[in-house]
Amino acid sequence: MDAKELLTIGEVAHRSGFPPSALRYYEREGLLRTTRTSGGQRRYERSVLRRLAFIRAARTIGIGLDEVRVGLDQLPDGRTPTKADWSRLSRAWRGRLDEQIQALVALRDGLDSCIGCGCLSLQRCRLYNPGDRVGELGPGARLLPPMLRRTPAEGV
Amino acid sequence: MDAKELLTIGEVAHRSGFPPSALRYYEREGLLRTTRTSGGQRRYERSVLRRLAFIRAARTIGIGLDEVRVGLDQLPDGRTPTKADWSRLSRAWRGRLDEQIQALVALRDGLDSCIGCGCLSLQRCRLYNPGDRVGELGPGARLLPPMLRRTPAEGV
DNA sequence: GTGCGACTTGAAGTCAGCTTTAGGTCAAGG
DNA sequence: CCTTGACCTAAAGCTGACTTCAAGTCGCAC
Repeated sequence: MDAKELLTIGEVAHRSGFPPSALRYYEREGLLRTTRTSGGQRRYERSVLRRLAFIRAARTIGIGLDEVRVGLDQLPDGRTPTKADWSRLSRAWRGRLDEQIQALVALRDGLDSCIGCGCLSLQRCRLYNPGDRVGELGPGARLLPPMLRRTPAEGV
Repeated sequence: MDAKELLTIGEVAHRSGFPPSALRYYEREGLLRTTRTSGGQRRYERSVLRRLAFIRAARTIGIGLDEVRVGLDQLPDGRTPTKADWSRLSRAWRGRLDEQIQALVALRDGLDSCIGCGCLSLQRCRLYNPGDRVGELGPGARLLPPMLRRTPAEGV
C-alpha cells in the first residue's frame, strides 16, 4: 500500500518489455513522467506499466507516438482511468481497426479477382491498376483504400 | 506498334503516379531498367508501367522493396508475364494478406472484450496485456499475434 | 543558334522510432 | 570505504524509402 514502492528503469523495462532506451525516449517525448532520486535516477510509479501497455497496444495497431500522446493526455492525470475513459479510447481504436481490416479485405478480394482473370492485360485489374488511367487522375494512385495507400509495413 | 515508342521519365512519372525521384531510385535499386539516349537521358519501355503497377500494389500491402525485387526477378525478363507467373506471385500475396487480416481481427476481438469488461484491472485483458505478467514471461510481449507484435525492441 | 524546360548526377536531407556510444555518476552489498 | 552493476546525459547512428539540392546537360521548338 505504500506509495513508495517505486520501480527502477530496469525493473520497468523488464516488466513492460520495453528496453530502457525506449523508456527514456518516451519520457523525452512526453509520453511518460517520472520522479527522480536525489542522485537523478528515474523512479517509476507502478501505473506506468499501464501506460506502457496502452502504448504497446496502440503501437501494435500502427498508431504513431504523436497520436498515442494525445490519447494518453485524455486519460485523467493521476487517478486510475474509469471505464468510460478506456471505452472512449477503445472505440476509437475499434474504428481504426475496422478500417484497416476492411481495406485489407478489399485488397484481398481484388487480388482474388486478379488470380481469376489472369491479369494479363492488367486493364481491368483493381489491384494492379493500370498506370495509364492513374496518370489521368493526377499524381499518386487514387484507386486503393486510403488506409493502405502510402502506408508501408508500419501501419499494417 | 513500333518498339520505338519510348517514354521519358516525366511521362512515366505522370502515367504511373510515381515521381521521377522515385523512378530513379527504383532504377538504382535494381527494380527497373532503362535505355538511354545518346545524351544520357532515360527512356522507358511501356512495359515499365506494368512493373510499376506491380510495385505499387506490393508496396500497398506492405512489402518492402527487397522483396518486391525478388518478385520482379521471378517474372520473365522481356516477355509479358504468363498467367502462371502472376498467379504464383498473387498467391504469395494472398497468404500475406490473410495473415494480416487475421491478426487485425484477433486484435479487434480482443479490443471488443476489453470494452466489455471495462478493463479497469487490466488483469485479464488480452490487448493491454499486464506488464507484470509479461515480465514473468521474459522480455517482449508474447500475447499478441506475431504479425502485429512489432515489438519496438526486437533485440530485447 | 538560342532559349528554356526537362533532364542528368552524387550527395545530403528527411521522417519515425528508436538504439548505440562515450564518458561519466549513483546506490547498495560486503 | 570500496567495488560493481545499474544508471545518467547528449549526441550521433540506424533503417527504409525516398526527396531535395546544387550544379550542370540535353533536346526540341522557334
